[in-house]
Amino acid sequence: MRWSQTFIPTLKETPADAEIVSHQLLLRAGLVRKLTGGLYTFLPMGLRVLTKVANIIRQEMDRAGAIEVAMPLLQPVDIWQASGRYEAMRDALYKVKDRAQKEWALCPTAEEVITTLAANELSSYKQFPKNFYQVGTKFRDEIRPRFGLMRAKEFVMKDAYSFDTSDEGAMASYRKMYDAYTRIFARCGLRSFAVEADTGIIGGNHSHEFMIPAETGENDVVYCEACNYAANIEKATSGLPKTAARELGAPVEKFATPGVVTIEALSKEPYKVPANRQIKTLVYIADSKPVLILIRGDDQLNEAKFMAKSGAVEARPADVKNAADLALAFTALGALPGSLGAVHQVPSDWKVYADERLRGANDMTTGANEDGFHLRNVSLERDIRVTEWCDLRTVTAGEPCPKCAQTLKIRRAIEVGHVFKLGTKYSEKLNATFLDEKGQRAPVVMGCYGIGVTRTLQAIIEQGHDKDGILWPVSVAPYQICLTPLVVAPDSAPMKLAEQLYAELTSAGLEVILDDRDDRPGVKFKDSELVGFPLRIGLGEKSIAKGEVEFKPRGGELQPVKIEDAVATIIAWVKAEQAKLAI
RNA sequence: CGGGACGUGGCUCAGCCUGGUAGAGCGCUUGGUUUGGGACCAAGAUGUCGCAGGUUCAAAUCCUGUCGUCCCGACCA
Repeated sequence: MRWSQTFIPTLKETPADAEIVSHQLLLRAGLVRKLTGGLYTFLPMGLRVLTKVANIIRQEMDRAGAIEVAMPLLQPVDIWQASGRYEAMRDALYKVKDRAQKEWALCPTAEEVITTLAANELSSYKQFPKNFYQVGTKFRDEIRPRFGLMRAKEFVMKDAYSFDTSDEGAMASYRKMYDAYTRIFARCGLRSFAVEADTGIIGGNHSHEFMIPAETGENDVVYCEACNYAANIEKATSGLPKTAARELGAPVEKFATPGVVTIEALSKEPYKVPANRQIKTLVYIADSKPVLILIRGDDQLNEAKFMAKSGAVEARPADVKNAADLALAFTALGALPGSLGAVHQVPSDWKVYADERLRGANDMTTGANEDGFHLRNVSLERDIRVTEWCDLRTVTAGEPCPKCAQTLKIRRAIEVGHVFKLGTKYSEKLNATFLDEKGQRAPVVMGCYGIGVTRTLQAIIEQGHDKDGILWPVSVAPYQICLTPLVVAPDSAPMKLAEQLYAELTSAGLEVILDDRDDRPGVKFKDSELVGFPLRIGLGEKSIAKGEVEFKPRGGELQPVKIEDAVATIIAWVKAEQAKLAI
């Protein structure tokens, strides 16, 4: 390709509406342009990278035994209602109406569609296992699109769905995808790691996310360097001991705490109740019903854990400024936040979730459900009707690893892939069953596996850049080689040699862009570094006169190479770079 | 949805506080000089100052509303 014939609108200055470096470089290198918030046009260089990432994914999916299909982007809403996710997805699901006012959904993911296919087409155990995948556009009505392609309204995703006849089979399918993902990200030049993950609205009971470490990521990952334990903060646990039990027997005692409405205030003079001897009482509205959540005063609630444990589709803190909440929750309890507790006056139909760390604790202090009063000598077991004990707290850095007791750390990361073992959630609801060897009907056991292709592209930039621009791994670079003649007159020595090298390298199967623009060298060098071609070959009259070309790996040192050795040297370099990314 | 910031030429921004009819750099066009790290000189083109109201003799500037963008939070496979 000739630079002058394609379209690479580079920007010298950083666009004002791009905050993180990968987003800035996407725009500056001319890979994409924004149409509006969360919607981007892929320009030639961006599209080439996207296609390459997608093809690496295809190769590894195929290698793992998955088979490619293409499902409709427009989906009937009745299958979403059947799976129960029409409500669960809520506003994240784009809905459109046809001329008959019938409602349709724009594909955010395709469990319903593929399960419908399986229900219709897979009926005998002999047809299993199967793993269908597709690479295509997905739509989600994100509350807040951000960071360019990282969280967009429309994005490219690879989604795969496995169908097995047994739990063991499903685990094997899961493992194959897990291994394929590891290879995919390695081939994209990414340093990735897998973490235990919450399953959220997708459902299922076993899940890993593939993460790219990056300060700009939207996920907090808890990890242990000693034993390789790693989990999303939404899922992570730690080996902290339970709250120490003290002497039993003292009766609950009410005491006045005028104006004290925070854990911190109660921990100070004159009360001096340490936060770790307080019970934090939170009121949530979960699927329109109030519930109490109890955690220790020095802990933070992990809402994802609560959502998972309670099975609620929607949950939020009760809001004193909301009249309905006020009546439903706070009036019923008899107090406002700051004086809440679970000892007295909790309506008998309310669920009370308590964090495991409080189990067995006594000598605790909590709100009295009377404004301006607290209770001391509270025993969780004796004085509070806990309906469910569960892990609800958020892990913090420095706590002991749940597996090996060494110190846990926390870092930010970008989620690029997610694998789920789904079980029979969808197959049961959408009636995907099969007959086994004995003629018994059973629901298919499913898994689903996603990779954010556009997000992965941006993650590659986020992980691979320097002050001059992008550092593409050779496997995904828009072109592997940029030929840069410093004089472009057709009969000049640099241009003639460039044409010759272009022909030879292209016929050798390499991807080459020839910068034939009549621009000053500085402009061409800067642009090639900004766009990030892995290897630049500089062709100037001076070096050609010495029988040399300039060999400049992106991010490396320039070295002269004899003209007669140039093609072989370049091919060898590209092969070596490819070998580094092979798995 | 809550909090914050910002909307001025294709891009980055100044001008707004203190109202007087719009600027710079980059980019673009033409001509010339240049030619190894985002050149220089000259001449040009490009703006209903996001939109709608209001105040005023007069609004980019002040007020109200609205739309959009970005950031934080909430939310989010």
